[in-house]
Amino acid sequence: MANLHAPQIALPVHPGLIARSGEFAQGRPVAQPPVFFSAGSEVYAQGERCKGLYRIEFGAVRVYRLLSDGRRQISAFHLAGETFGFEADNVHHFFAEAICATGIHIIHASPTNGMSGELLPLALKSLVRAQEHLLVLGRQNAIERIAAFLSDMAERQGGLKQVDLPMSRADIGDYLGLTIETVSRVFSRLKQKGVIRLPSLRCVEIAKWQVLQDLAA
Amino acid sequence: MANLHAPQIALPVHPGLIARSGEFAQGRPVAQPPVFFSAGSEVYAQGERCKGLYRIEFGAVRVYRLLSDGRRQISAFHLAGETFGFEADNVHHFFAEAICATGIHIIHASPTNGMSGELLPLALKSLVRAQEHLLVLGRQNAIERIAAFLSDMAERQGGLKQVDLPMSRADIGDYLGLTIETVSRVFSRLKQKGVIRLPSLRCVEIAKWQVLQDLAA
DNA sequence: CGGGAGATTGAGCCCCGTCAAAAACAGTGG
DNA sequence: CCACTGTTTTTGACGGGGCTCAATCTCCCG
Repeated sequence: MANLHAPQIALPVHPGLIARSGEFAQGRPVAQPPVFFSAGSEVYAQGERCKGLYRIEFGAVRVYRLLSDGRRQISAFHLAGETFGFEADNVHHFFAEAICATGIHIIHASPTNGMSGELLPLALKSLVRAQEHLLVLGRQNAIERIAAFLSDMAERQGGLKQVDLPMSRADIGDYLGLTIETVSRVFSRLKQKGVIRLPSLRCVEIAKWQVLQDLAA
Repeated sequence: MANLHAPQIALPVHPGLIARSGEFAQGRPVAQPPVFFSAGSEVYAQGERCKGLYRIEFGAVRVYRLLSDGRRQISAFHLAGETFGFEADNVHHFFAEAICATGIHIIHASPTNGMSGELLPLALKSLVRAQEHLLVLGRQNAIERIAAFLSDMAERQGGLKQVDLPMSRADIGDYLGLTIETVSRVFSRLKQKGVIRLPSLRCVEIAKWQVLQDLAA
């Protein structure tokens, strides 16, 4: 029997695919019951055939790609309520992993169901997001990248001052094209300047909104 | 009367919107006649309302965004045969300019015409492209970026050894997140290593395919 | 209390950006 | 055809931001 109290770390092979009996399917009609993924478990892999789209009920997901020597680029984080998994030719070009304990609706899209009309706007939203992230990676320095990241995360969590970061510093680095050390140093500098506070490792409190916005340019 | 022999430079305000009487509308039925854009002229601007999609008949286009201090990030180049102009909320979030003399079909998409079925695959192709470019900007060094760029351009031009680059070094730099000087230096290094030859400024001949591929990683 | 992963901090170095000058190129007009 | 001019590209010298390597610190959990 599968261990429901699995350690919250990345596992080598497809873990965490423990379907539950629809207990998260509240609020809207969906084609499939939600699936639970433990922290670090794989949602899909590069090269895998697409099964449909993924809507996050709770938790968070990282979508990334690897270079042959192990360098990793996270192309997006996805939070509760967001939909991801768009691909061009029915084959995944990226990996997707749960960052923390995460519940996901797998939507088996097909020409026959009513989803197709809603697909394009969602895909376009992903496109604009990716294109805006290109600007960050191509033309902004370390402080600006972190500032942009924090602003974005805060906005996506409702604009509250308290932002929680489900991902590790390594994840943030691989998202922003920085090393873990640089991420840490910039956090320290922002803290020291009084722009942010760090109640805990995975929680940021934004003290000076305007300064952060200006930094994000 | 508009000057058809306008200088091939960037102009301050909306030039080049000289509609021709359908002389390029060969091969496929389109909703509108093609439009001619001179080098450097604006196809659309950030903040402008979307008029539809754009299919390039000949020439090339750069799509970019600016930071307040003038830093520029080109998110994509588009060549003949390609379709661009996807946006999330009917408003352009980017600028688009013709790189050289360019003919474009403006496709006024609407729910009523037959386009909507072909839209999603095209949008998804743009999405995958952008996401793969994130990996380049986030995790690859200067040589790898140039190698990836040249491989991509070569592939999109049919895999021939002779690749022509309609864009300037500055454009390449702003696409790859490098300075114009670094772009030039890397070109020189690749030439000196015998990986490429430069018959002219805007034309590259790839001498050692395998080496280039390996560099692009 | 002890062990281990993640995070922080420091020292040194290197790639690439900045500044500057020279060279190559493209137009223009004589 | 060539001289003249402005733009683009190349090349060089130098400095700095961020990466690398390494040590220390902080949380968690057992």
